[in-house]
Amino acid sequence: MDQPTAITVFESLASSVRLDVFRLLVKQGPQGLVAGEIAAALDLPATNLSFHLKALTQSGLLAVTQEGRFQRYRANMALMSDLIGYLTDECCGGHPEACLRPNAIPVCTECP
Amino acid sequence: MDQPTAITVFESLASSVRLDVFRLLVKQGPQGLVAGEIAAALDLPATNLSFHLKALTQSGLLAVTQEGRFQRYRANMALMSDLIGYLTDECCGGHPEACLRPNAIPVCTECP
DNA sequence: GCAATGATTCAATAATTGTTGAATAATTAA
DNA sequence: TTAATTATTCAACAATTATTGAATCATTGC
Repeated sequence: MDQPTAITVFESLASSVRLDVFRLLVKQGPQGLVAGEIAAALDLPATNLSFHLKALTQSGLLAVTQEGRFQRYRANMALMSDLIGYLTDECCGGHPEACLRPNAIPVCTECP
Repeated sequence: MDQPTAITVFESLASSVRLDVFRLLVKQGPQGLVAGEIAAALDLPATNLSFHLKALTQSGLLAVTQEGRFQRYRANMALMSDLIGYLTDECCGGHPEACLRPNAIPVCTECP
């Protein structure tokens, strides 16, 4: 993870619409949702949702695949994991061993 | 962690200056740094750094204490941990047990 | 082929954010 | 108390971001 990537990811998450979308897709797991389902779940105009889906996809937080005339979106858990690693890099003066176990945070590896 | 808090934290991290400051303080550990040391380390004008320190402090990502005429800043690792929990909430359709171990991410608990 | 559906792009506008130098406030040292 | 040091606030400007309706593109069903 490099700095520009981390910044675009944080920008992606710094909007209530995008944060709601991302968390909805995290909850949804590998199955994801098509754009219309997201719009219905969050009660958003298609045009505005599309704007935010584009930002999330360009940052890499969402992956999109076409299914006929539908677009299916999935959360990229691996990128989220990398991002957390970037934040905690060299935590506590380069001695992360000292603080590994107690609050370990689960991140799903099965999600695409 | 509620949504408005999460958004201000992500906004805090979505700037190259603030991200550099936060990561510098994560590396520094519980000792932290005073404002002038941060300015020197990152080669920033005091006025601009002050602007960003204020944003980071208001979001809760940094804690500040006065030491004479110095202001000492420290990273709030607990808030970072909460934030990650908020993102991964109900991961994979409410079955996080399925994906707990392999990629557990260390987060320091000794940092203030 | 033609109409309907799902989704994105475009243009216009409103609102927010980042940077800088000058001024100010607070603390320490002489 | 005066001067120096540390840091913040202020005002001005530049740049970026979010939202909306209308228009467009792609796919499916008749």
